[in-house]
Amino acid sequence: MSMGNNYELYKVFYWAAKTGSLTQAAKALYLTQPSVSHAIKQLEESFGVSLFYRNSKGVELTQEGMVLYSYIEQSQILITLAEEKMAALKNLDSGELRIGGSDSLFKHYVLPYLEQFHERHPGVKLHLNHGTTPEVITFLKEGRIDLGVVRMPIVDPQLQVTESFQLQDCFVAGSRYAELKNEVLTLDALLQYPIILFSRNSRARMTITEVFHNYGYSIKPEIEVGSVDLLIEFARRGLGISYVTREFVSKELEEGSLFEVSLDIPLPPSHVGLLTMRNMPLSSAAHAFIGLVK
Amino acid sequence: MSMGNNYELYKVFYWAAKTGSLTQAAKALYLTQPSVSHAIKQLEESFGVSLFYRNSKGVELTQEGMVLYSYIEQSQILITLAEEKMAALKNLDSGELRIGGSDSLFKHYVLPYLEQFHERHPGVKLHLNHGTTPEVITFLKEGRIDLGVVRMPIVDPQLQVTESFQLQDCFVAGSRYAELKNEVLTLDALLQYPIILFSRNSRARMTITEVFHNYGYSIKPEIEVGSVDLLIEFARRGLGISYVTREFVSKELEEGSLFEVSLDIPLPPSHVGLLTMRNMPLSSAAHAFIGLVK
DNA sequence: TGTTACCCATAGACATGGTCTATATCTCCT
DNA sequence: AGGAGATATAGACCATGTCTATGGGTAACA
Repeated sequence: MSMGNNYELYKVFYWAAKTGSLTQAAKALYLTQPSVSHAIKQLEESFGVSLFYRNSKGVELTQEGMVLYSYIEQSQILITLAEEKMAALKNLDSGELRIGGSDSLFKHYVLPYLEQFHERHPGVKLHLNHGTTPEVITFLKEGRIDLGVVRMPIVDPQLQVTESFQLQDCFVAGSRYAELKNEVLTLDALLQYPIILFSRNSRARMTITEVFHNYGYSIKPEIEVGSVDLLIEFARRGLGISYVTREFVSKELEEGSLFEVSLDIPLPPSHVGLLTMRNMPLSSAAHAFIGLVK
Repeated sequence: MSMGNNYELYKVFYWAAKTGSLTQAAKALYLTQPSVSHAIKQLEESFGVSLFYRNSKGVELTQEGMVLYSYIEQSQILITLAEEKMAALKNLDSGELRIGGSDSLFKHYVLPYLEQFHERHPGVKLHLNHGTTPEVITFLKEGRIDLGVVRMPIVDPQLQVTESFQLQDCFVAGSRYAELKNEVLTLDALLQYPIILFSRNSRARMTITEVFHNYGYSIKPEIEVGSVDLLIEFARRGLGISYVTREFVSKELEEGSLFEVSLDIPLPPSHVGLLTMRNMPLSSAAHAFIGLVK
């Protein structure tokens, strides 16, 4: 059964042995010499052996004391390392940040924040796990990521949602359809053109489908793709009109390789949110990252 | 500042992490659950990070908690091993006993006690360092042995002397001098025979020299030897009359290969004493051995 | 949808025991 | 002989670790 010493006594013993002096140990520990003397005595009495020889110069380990020290020294060093490591984690000189989300959000939305974060805390390792929104939620619940970056809305009582950014989806076309540049199309008119949409299970796809449905139309894509890059590329090559997040094609809109097709109805904005587990403590790194984004 | 956590908290953390439950940790440590809860909270606050996720089944380490645990686990295991080792030292299931003395005392006097001690405490390693009395005293003061076994008297304020046994030195001869068997010799008569003595620096030699001197004689050996075995062997072969400790030749006296030469004056007994350092704590093993001898 | 039975968190009271000051004792050194 | 510096001891105090009592949350089950 437990010999039940207060482990604090080992700290005192360690310093007394290390410095060879109760007085020095006391200084190192910000205690008084009698306190140290008392602590050592407690240890000796609990073990029933003497740990130190006392002489006029200080103290010296006995055989038994050396045996004890051989164990305790390592133990104390480990604790010191642990405390240093924890301080490093807190200061974000160390640790890791694990984010889940879609590739397109990483590329167009998360990346600038990540750069900033990495510059500020180069010791923190970054892990990006890409997946669909349900997958990201699963990752979160399994504890494999600290936070997720996904499109809103998300309704899940276990999750804490921080809406952080608004994106505007729109239809864009390339020079093949230049005649539409200054027009304002009705939905009916738009549907006369080949439409390129993201794959069926994406949130953007569901959103636009619902918009058309609300106005009594049904939108059926000519082409279906699985990445934002393809959505852009196909539109540039004139294969159709792509439904895409405006912020993700800002470069193409600027340089004129794509233009936005105006509609006579407003398209709903979409929101990007940061997902974390509700009622679960955040790692320092995740906390700092969220603070950065907000 | 001081990250100065009470190391006792790490013990609590260790058990909480190990059992995955504050309640279980409390039972293991003979504490109540609120105490453990409080201890963990202290650690978390001191580090500024969360160490556990709390759920309805118990607790689970966070990333930061796992990092801390990776250090603390080893540390705690070492402390446990240290406590077990110290208990073993105390119980004499372990440790060592270092004795200094002369070969003859080891062989004829210490050995039976050592056998008994070893039988009772087989885990204790035995170290025998042989040397002359001054060497033994030096060993003691240098801390190379726990106790010395030497002839009395010893006067040294640093040493603690425990007289433990009385030996009687005497003159013995072999069959070559059978005519002396039933005689009682005067010192003068004895000196007509060749005498064999131990080497000049031995205590026995000094003692007998002084005895003869007190009676107005001077004893000069024919042969001088460096071991008790040779003293005995030479006497048996009739090379002279040996001055030897009676207890060391009890076998030869019994079997008749040697007989004691009676003198008309009493020879002073010599005393064997156990030497330890005064004002220095004894190891458990040394303490037990001295108790055995007394 | 109660009920039960586990968890952990919190609040507040209490007493243990760790720490302090003051002093004694010892040894070494000058 | 005296001073410097080490550890040991005694006794007082109060910080803090521990307890009891209680609250809230979740999972399992009827």
